[in-house]
Amino acid sequence: MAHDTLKNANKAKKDEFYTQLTDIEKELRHYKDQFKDKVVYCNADDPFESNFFKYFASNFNLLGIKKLIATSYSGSPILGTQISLFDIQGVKAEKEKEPIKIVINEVKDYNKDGAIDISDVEYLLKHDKNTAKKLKGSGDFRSNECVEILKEADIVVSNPPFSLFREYISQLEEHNKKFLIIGNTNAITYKETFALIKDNKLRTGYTNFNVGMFFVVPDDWEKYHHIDENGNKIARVSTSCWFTNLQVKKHTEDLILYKTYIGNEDQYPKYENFNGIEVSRVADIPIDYKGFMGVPITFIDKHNPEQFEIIGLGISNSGIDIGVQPYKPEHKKYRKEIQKRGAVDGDLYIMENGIVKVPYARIIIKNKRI
DNA sequence: CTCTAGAGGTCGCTATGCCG
DNA sequence: CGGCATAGCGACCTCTAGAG
Repeated sequence: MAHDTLKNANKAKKDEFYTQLTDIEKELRHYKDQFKDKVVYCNADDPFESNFFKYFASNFNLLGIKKLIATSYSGSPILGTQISLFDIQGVKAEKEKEPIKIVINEVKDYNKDGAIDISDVEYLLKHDKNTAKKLKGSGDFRSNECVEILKEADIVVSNPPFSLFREYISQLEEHNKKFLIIGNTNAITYKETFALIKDNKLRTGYTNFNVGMFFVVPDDWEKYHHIDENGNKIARVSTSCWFTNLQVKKHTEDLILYKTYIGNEDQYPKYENFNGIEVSRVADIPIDYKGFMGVPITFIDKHNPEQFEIIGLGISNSGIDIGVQPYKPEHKKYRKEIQKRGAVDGDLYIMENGIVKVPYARIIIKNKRI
């Protein structure tokens, strides 16, 4: 038990990634109409540091949201000079880091400076002690009190710890909530996540998927990309993207295809152990191939369910049986070598110039239009 | 108009540590 | 000790602004 706690603490340390306001703005501007009259809940983060809270508090009236709720988590670290800290009435907040719940029902010109903005939210937090309240527990998204708040919410927006992504998303599914969250692009290949994408219950957001995102990390972080104008360490996480079950326009638009299979058959090797062709770049998906095609996971970012049907994943442990065969007897001798590279029996493979090649995780798709 | 450097974007792949 | 998943990394391609 004590061992478990230690392990978890160690794991949690790697989850100290704080989303930058510009990244939140870049993504959220596409969903404006979907937030009207909604109860928005930002959890698994910390209102003292959170740019999510800051974003929704600043744009409360612009988005026309009904209510904003944010809870903090006691495990969250203090990031030095980071972001705007509010002096909150009735809560020993900043230094003690007590887990709290903030509820904003409306934003008016409380400080009578002639404008309605974030300073009015600060004023509210300073002068109205009903705005922020201590939580009983740690503020963990799995705790009873946080689940009760979740029930009241319409849309959850957050950057949950990647290590808890599975648990986090299954909780949102279980409670049938709308959400817009940041996750690891590799999560596409998680069994549970993939099943949701396949059923069109989950899709990626607007922010470019391949570049990754830049997060504020603690001062003692060694692997950082640069230091910003406020002295914050910024790290690049190339495998991060937004996941949502809100509407995303690009996923209703066709991916433009221009290559043909007929005449270029040699560029599309057939898998040795599956009845389909290998398409190693999304841009090379042929316009005229009727059967199964294996494409890189980056395809998911451009997927329109009206255009393509997702059949499954080309890895053996995807949870969906698409009929991938074991190694052919004559290729068994390459097995050890392949396994060294992380592949196992049941993963797709091709032969290239007499050499066994196992592509990175592939999404198996089929064109619906032909 | 051509060339090129740098930024932007795409995607393959492997070292690492956990877990059973 | 092998299976397995991964809050990275880097090679390489593409685009574009600006110089000549």
